[in-house]
Amino acid sequence: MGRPPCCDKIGVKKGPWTPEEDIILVSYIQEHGPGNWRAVPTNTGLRRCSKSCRLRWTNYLRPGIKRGNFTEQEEKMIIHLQALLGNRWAAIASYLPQRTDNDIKNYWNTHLKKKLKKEEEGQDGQNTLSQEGFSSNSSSSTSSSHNTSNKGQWERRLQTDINMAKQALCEALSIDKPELLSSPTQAQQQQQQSIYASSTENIARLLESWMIHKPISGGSSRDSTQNSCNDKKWIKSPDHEEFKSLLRFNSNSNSSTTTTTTTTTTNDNNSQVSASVEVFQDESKPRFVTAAAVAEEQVPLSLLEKWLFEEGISQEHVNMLDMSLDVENAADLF
DNA sequence: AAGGTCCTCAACCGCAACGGA
DNA sequence: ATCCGTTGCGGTTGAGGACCT
Repeated sequence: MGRPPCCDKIGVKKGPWTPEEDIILVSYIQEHGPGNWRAVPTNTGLRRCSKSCRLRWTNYLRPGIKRGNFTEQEEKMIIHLQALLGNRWAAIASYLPQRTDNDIKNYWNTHLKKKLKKEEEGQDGQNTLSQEGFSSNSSSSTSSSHNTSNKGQWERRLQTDINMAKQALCEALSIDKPELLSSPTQAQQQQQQSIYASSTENIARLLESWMIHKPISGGSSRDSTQNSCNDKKWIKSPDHEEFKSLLRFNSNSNSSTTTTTTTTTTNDNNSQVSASVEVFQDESKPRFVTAAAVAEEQVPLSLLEKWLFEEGISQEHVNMLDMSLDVENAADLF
């Protein structure tokens, strides 16, 4: 019945990875680059299936992954993105390049879901419009998949996009726009304004420190919370163009952190952010296309970034309209 | 201190999409 | 157009640590 699990073969190891296995995998990828996962177990001698190798790399070993606690900004971003995109963790993760989809998914399921539920209960029936919108989105993947379980995945995603765009439009048009979340304080708004600046700074900082601390040989102790970059001997030349561009951004972003309050400057900065993040994603998620990227392939992040910035400022309904309308197919279907 | 329960998150599974033949 | 191998994604599981009694 059905396809046999890919890891059912005799001799294929399952369960947690050992540091030795990590080192072998990282060394191999360092030499050959990620990809051709089928060949990885054969060529490395790892008794793991190709899928397991790929997962281990993408979720844990690849450089640039930030582990540990989620910041408040990240949290807010995830909440916003989840409301906008539903449970499309990969799409959400594409806006948080340091975080893996798995991490985000776990964080959502273990923390944010409960937190939001609490907040919802706390609101106790107030803001019903907002709640409806949010709760429907929180379970959008579930509910939409229930409703359209026979449709193809792309159809469901399109449906989700349409719903998201509709909701965004409704909210944008609502003068007394209820906050999706509890009303942000001024400080929170300021924090939101600098989401991208700070996150990209962190990326660059992380990479810098990673390069500075890059280990000469494979680490021996396994610390599951931070071994991805620092304990491994994954070594990529600091001269690599990708890192150069990220570090370039870092120097640029110093000014951007203080100039993210106007639309014009944010757009400029966004293009920088987009470029950097795109470069980053090229390595980590080469095939992925975000929902925003589908809507506007040339500048994958700017619209959502714009929305997030402006959401933080709690004004500029027109831009919400822009965003909704730029979700091409969805707008056509209204 | 010991046992039970809860929580977290790395890893697995299965399905869908992609891309080449 | 179809097949088939590979990759990506989202849901789920379970080991192990944290916390509680």
